[in-house]
Amino acid sequence: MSKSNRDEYAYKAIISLILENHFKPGDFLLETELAKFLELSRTPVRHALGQLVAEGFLDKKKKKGCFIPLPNAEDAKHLFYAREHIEGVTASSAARYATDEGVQSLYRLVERENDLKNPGTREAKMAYVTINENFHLGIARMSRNKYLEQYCRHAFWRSHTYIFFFDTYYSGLKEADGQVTGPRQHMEITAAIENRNEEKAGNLMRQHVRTTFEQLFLKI
Amino acid sequence: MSKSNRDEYAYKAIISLILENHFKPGDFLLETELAKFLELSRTPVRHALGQLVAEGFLDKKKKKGCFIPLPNAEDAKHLFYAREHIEGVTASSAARYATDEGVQSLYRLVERENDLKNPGTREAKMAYVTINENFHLGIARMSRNKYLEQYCRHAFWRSHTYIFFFDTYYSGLKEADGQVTGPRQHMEITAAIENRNEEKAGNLMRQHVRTTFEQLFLKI
DNA sequence: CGATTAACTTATGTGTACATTAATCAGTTT
DNA sequence: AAACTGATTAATGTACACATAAGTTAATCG
Repeated sequence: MSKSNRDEYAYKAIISLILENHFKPGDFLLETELAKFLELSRTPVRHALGQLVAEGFLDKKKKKGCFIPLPNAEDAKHLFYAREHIEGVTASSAARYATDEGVQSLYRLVERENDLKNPGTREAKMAYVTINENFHLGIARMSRNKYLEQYCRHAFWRSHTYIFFFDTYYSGLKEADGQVTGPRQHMEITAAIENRNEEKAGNLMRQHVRTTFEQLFLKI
Repeated sequence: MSKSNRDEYAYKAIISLILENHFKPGDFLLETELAKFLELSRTPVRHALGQLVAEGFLDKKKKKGCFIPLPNAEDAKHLFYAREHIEGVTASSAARYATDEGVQSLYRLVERENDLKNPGTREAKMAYVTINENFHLGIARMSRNKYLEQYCRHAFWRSHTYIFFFDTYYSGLKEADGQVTGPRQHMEITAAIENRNEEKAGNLMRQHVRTTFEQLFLKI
């Protein structure tokens, strides 16, 4: 990562740290610490934290600092309700505008997901989280709608805490045939997009997000 | 407005300036100028501008500054498509959770809107813009969903440029009885919310946003 | 001994000097 | 005359010093 724009560099670096799980919910992100760690002055770090708070990825206590939001059942309910409907419309829009390459890249992700070995290990979980992110944000990009993409990305990242800490993937509900539901749903959504079936893509995505939430909610 | 938190003060003050139309699309908002005008140092102004850019209300050119986004037909299409669906779900949610006071405050807004005198004047337009904002964001708040509210607010404010510069209200399409469509649709939506009819509220809101866009699009 | 308050510590909040760079304009060259 | 090049300028970008306030600990008083 280049430091040509230090604000931007700090922003991306902090997001990476969060996604790579250097912090747990409730942890404060101290300007001074981050500045030392990223070898920057406090100014760009502060600016980046400000952005993250403005975007709703971090919470803030005045004169105290920015911290990773605490998981909370009520918040999760709202978040996933919003995700369900927004990602639903977005998937419909993606089905309308999808290119063949776009569909192929989704299929590749589903394949990689099915090939994951050693379920339950930290490595498998990290790999799953990454693939899942690429799948959902990939579809958001395919919608060709800047605003839907922005809201999807926001809701998805905001739900990262929940997914990471509580996801039952590989540990929770399996189907009759021993498969977890996630990859099968991803496959079905991809197929609907490939067939340019807007309504089906939307419905499947809404159902997928709802399923994710329901499996999650048992743990919260 | 108090200056206890200068970042916040600057943020709100700049938003006010934008909403009160001190700038036109494409205008640069210079840190130094704003700082002088608001009697602050550049720091909080810079911070506020950063937030506004992060939230997507302003665009930014590196090393050049922040500017009011330029209206553009493609962008408007995306924005209003997103608004249509997000405000639709939000209106449904509002119908579910509405309180009697909430409904009453919506009725008061509709009444004030119907009472507006001297259509076509700048004053009437400003009043209409304010009432319209309170109506849409009021419903967003009534949804009791922080995320839906956030996305509604974002999409609504982002569409402010379009509404202000191109809205045909008072100048454009009237119905057979000489009424403009806006207030009638606002009334119908309020009634659906009052009756706790979630599906109808959602459908009417989607149609309302679509109508707004269609009337707007003729001008862009 | 417990409660209140004062001092201290630590982090954010703020102003400002200086660095950097994109755009502009003038002067030179072909 | 058109195009390139370099100096100027006007804005953002960055660092840092100092101000302020929240939280914590220790000392004092009832």
